[in-house]
Amino acid sequence: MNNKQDLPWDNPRFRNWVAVAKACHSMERALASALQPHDLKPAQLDVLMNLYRHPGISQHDLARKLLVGRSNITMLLPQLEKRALVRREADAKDRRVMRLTLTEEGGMLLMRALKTYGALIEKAMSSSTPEQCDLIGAHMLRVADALKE
Amino acid sequence: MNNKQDLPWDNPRFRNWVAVAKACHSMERALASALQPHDLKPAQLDVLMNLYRHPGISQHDLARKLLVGRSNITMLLPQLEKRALVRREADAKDRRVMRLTLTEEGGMLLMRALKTYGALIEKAMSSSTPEQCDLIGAHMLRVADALKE
DNA sequence: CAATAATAGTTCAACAATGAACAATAAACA
DNA sequence: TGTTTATTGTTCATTGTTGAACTATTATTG
Repeated sequence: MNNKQDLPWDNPRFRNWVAVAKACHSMERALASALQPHDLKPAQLDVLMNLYRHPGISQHDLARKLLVGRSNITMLLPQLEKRALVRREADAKDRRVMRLTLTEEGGMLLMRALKTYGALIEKAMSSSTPEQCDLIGAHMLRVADALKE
Repeated sequence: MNNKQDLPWDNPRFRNWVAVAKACHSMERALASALQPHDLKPAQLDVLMNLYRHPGISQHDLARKLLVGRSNITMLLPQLEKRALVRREADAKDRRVMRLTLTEEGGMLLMRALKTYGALIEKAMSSSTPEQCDLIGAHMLRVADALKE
């Protein structure tokens, strides 16, 4: 035991996942840099993207979608609200929850930032065919699912 | 312009990459949790893995391999050194560089932690065939490459 | 209905990661 | 050789993320 065959690097799944993680890390760095002209951090872009797709979402649900703690959302929002990119309104029926929506300006900034993000992704993934990309995407959905336990 | 067709979510590459990022994020969280019994953080495991594969690596090169700042390595090492997992010796020929190696204990902890990590990856990726995993790995190498500019 | 439990959001202290400025050393070059 | 430039690692202030404890509100249950 503990011979070469047992090393994770000899396991294709292991080696391949390490490549995934590295690519993700690279993308995160590249995205942070690419978003600077928009004065946006990747985490903030994530928020805007989710508000676009789920207007009126609560902070709690947003946190779950972003795989992040509730307190993180609390810290993230004031900056976006101050820039009038996001609106934060108390729910009428349940006064504990805050409903979040994009402002018009927030939507416009989102569209601009998404162009940047999209171009970056295009550049990163252009070397693979759309079919391969779809396969990868489907696989990753299963991965995220398997990790939910 | 700005009609539905222009939304990034209608672009397969975009949608697929978002899935990749999410899966990575999930894995990172799951790994952090799985490593707790070993009293290791993912970042520390990364260090140990690289020292195993590149014994005698310098802090500078290690930082580049981990896609991280040099100062990060400086902050990371003392904890590992204090636990006698890593040895840090001045290079004889160039007294600026520090050569890093795993101690025996570090190697043993690494093997144990890798079993944990491997099991997690196996669980996450088991729903895809080895061929699909290889395709994904190869794709991700190209992605990381494309992002190096 | 009153008491208890659960939930949404906030605060705060601890910790990790970053990048700029710095010290020590080595390399390049005049 | 002596001076300038580049490189390695460290320090430090800043920023981001986390989880536990807390407040306010709603749900549950006896």
